[in-house]
Amino acid sequence: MALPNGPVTASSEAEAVLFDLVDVYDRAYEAAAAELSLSPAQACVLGRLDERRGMGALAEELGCDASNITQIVVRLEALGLVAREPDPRDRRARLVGRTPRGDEVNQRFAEAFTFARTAVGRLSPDEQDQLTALLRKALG
Amino acid sequence: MALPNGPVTASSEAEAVLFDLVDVYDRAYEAAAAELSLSPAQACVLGRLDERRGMGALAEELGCDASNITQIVVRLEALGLVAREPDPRDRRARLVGRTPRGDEVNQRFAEAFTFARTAVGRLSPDEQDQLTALLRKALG
DNA sequence: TCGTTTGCTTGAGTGCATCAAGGATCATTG
DNA sequence: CAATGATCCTTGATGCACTCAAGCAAACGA
Repeated sequence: MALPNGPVTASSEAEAVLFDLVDVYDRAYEAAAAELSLSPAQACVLGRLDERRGMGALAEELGCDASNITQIVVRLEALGLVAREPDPRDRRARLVGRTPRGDEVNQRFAEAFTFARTAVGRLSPDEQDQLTALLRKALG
Repeated sequence: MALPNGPVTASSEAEAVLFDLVDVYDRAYEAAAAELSLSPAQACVLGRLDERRGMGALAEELGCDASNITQIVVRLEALGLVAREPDPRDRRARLVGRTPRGDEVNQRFAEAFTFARTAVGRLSPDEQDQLTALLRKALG
């Protein structure tokens, strides 16, 4: 399991709860991916492929190196969850998209990752709005 | 940079903001660690060593394998930030603790990781209390 | 056309993470 | 005691994520 990204010493209760939230969220994400024998990175990439797109676009969207994406996509392709096709508009580029099996696995992942849904579901609609507003403000 | 742990498709605004928060938090943590030439895992372990403790205790607290901790501690030791000493009470065990340089680096990391502090600081004291209460409720 | 930029891949290197296996020590029990 | 089993940690092997440098092929621009 990935180590938590959190300082032990929080200078306020709000900070401490924030850390808890992030930690639990990350672990839940990882666990949901593991249920489907995926790494978190694989689940992430798979989730971005509702539409076909180029490798570069994916890398930029995810904020990482293109060669990183190549590797992850290669593994997803080996699992039969993703397919790469030549881009008819640009023969340098390759478009990635989910296969039907990829769609299915992605769907099952979305069902397995219940954390955010469950957490928000514990709040009333009003509280959800409050939380959204507060977090937006906190994010600046 | 680590890929985000978030589904693109959130079924509510609150979920989407939650995802944003986690993503920004994780990236900020990683960036703060990188400023000090540390990996997130190294920063995490370093931050848990306000007091000397055994390797096993560290592993249990962080929810990972003991051999994982061994590796990370070995690297931190090579950087001179951490030292292992035999436990006088149990000659199987080794106690890990920060060196003075480790203290200094940890302090600088705490200063570099401004995200949680800054985010909470954008809220009034009342709002901070509300956020804390809402997140506690959401975490169940 | 020629030089540059773009899109992606490859290769090398590092670190995190997990598992299996093993050595040393402790703790228990007969 | 001595033997057994549990505990603490390390080592070795493996897989994946991530980064950087290098390179190829195609597109673009002067």
